[in-house]
Amino acid sequence: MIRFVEMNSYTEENYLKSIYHLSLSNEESVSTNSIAAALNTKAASVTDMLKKLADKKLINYTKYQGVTLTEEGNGIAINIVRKHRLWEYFLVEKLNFKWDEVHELAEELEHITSAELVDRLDKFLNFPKYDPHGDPIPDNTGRIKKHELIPISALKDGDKGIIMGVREHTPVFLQYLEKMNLTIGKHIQLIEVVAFDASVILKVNKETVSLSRDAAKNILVTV
Amino acid sequence: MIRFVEMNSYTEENYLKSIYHLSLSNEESVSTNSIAAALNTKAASVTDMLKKLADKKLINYTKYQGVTLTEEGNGIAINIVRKHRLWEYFLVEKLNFKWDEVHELAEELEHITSAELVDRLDKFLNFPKYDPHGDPIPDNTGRIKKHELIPISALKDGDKGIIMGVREHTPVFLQYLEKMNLTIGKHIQLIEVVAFDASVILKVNKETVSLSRDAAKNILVTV
DNA sequence: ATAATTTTTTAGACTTATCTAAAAAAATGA
DNA sequence: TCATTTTTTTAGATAAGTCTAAAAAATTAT
Repeated sequence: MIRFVEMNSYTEENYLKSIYHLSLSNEESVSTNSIAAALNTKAASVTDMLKKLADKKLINYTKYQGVTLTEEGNGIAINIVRKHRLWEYFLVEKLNFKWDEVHELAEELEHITSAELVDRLDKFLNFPKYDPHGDPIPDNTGRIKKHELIPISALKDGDKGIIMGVREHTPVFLQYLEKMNLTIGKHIQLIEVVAFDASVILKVNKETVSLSRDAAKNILVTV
Repeated sequence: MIRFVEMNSYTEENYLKSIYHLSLSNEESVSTNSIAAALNTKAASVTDMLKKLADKKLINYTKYQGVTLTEEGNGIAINIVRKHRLWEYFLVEKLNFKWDEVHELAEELEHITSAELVDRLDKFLNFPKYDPHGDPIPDNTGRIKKHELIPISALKDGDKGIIMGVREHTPVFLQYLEKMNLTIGKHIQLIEVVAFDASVILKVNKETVSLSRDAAKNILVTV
């Protein structure tokens, strides 16, 4: 008896990916509404899809209780994340796109199915560990090398750090960081947290810059 | 007033591509049945889609008369062909796939939308003129450099040629050619057309090989 | 603890692309 | 030419994914 590899649609993959990302920041189970917001769709549509994914045993779902990924669902989601980040790396390193231009493109490329293609791309790129935004790239067994990163907003006066990632991937934010010279690998030192509005003043390359609390929360460093 | 770029679905793109390829070998307008055969679908489905594409002015369609591409439809089709062939080139030259492995993969990649990505890929690959099967790659204005190729079956005894392309892209055929050493760039000389079955005997690298008429028809050479 | 609010689900409808079966038109052939 | 065959189109159904509106459950607040 021949067994076919279960194929998941483009849409199903996007749901799994969203649930995966929401799980990371939530710890708890993921709500219908949060998925709807992430995918820019309606809660009713989400409910329909959750039933479908539960039937396929890709999520654990009980009505009104939110969802978690099953092991299989998690594996599929991580594979999509792997493809997304590898393609982003390719686009920046080989095709010279800027880091704020690649997210949208990778949203399409991540759905290309062939596992062989992904593994060869990985090899061609020399098995990169992090994507252009500092996010870790899962290896072909799904393992993720994660390092301890903290937001600049958690630093104390005088603390030093190296920028290793961002929490916010919108082009407008990334372009702003680029302009401020706050890109991956840059060494920074926190000079002062302003008491008035909790904005931060820091040094990058001998220059002093000021950042809102909100911006500081979205830049991740190693200390 | 803002005008959006007309987006065509994955399916619509495949229809346009099929009509394009069928037009090349047919000269005439393309029949509903031939499209159904090419896309492995039913004539009734094709009729539905033809109406839709005609509404969008991508094809010229009158009931029972077959179809031709409009200028716009042709442009879209050529762009898909461009993407397909560039990705094939990438897969073979950069990711070390074999020429019989890339067609299926490119069928997916050809639908990635970004024009910027395609142009950068083109540049990264150094503006290749032909794909791994010898098919010409349209440039970003849609221009195709075509050379005069003739099938080996049209050669006369003693004629020499260089293999520049194939008419048949199935893995089984390409693997056969690989095994016979009949790959792109190889110099061949036709020794004899066998009277009995019109099979051909030819020389490749000092070796003598025999090919069926059918195989000979599907290998293209410059003389 | 119960009323008000928010979240989630259900019910029913719409769109896209597909199908089968039957009807209509075109092509073929005696 | 007129009957037969082939091709194409129409009609009506189905599946996937979405939507709105309304109902049900859960949460929050008094």
